[in-house]
Amino acid sequence: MPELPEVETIRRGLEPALISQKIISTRFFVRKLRWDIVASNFDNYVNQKSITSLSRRGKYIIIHLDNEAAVVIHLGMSGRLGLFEQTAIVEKHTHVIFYLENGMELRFRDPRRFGSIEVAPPHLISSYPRFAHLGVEPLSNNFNPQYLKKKTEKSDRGIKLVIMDAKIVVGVGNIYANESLFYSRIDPRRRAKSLSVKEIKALEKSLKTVLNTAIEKGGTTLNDFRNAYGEPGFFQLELAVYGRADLPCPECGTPIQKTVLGGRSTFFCPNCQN
DNA sequence: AAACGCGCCTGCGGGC
DNA sequence: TGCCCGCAGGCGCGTT
Repeated sequence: MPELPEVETIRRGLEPALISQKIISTRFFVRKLRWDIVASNFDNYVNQKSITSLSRRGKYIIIHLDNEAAVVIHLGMSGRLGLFEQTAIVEKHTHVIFYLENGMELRFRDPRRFGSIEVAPPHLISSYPRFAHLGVEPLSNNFNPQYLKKKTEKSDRGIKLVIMDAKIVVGVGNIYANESLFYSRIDPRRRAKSLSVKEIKALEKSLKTVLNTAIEKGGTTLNDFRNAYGEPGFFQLELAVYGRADLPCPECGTPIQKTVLGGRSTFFCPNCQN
């Protein structure tokens, strides 16, 4: 379940190893993940090109090439992107392999196949259609109390659904939505427009803190998250409420309550959050 | 227009 | 033992 911190962890891990590497060829084991894989795009714009940098937009990883084209990858629920030696066993559900000039292989594996892999042709990444509707980056200055106030003040939706809405702010999945609402002491069931200015400021701040801390810890490994080198993250050790139904609140000891919002498990302290 | 609900997909854990 | 069921959930899209 890679959210922004996990995607950023993978990006940071891969970038130093991939910069200036040439992609010799690309092999596909499936024709479609979330969306169709257009093999001709890889022939035309990816193979025989060198990697210049890796960036991230929301939960997408972008591999930039020296012809100004880019490979856009989403890890979905269970996607992994990693570097392997040629001799390493190709694990089940490996869908794409990039063969690099130095003999290493960049492999994309995704059991649940919610992920995607597409090519933005040269110079088109700035107008990439899948990014068109995306909201602001939560760790940027564009995500600030004024912005969040504007997006919440007229909304009847629950606040948790609002901060998980990629059209408003990207990268926030279920784990970090739960955690940031805990630290800002806001009940996730509250209607967005009921938040005070003080609460909006607290939420903006706690979301940034939670995401930054999770990046520092190398992400959250619940079941299967691994970085580019197969190593787990450690932020799960610091989760205050997520997955902790009936366990004591780290602040006050009250049992953490579980409910469902928008079809997703929601955890909160009924004493601290109101 | 905003809000909500569904389907996609596989692995895993619990219950019997 | 082995099977079935429910859950995990980001995203686009259809419906209300």
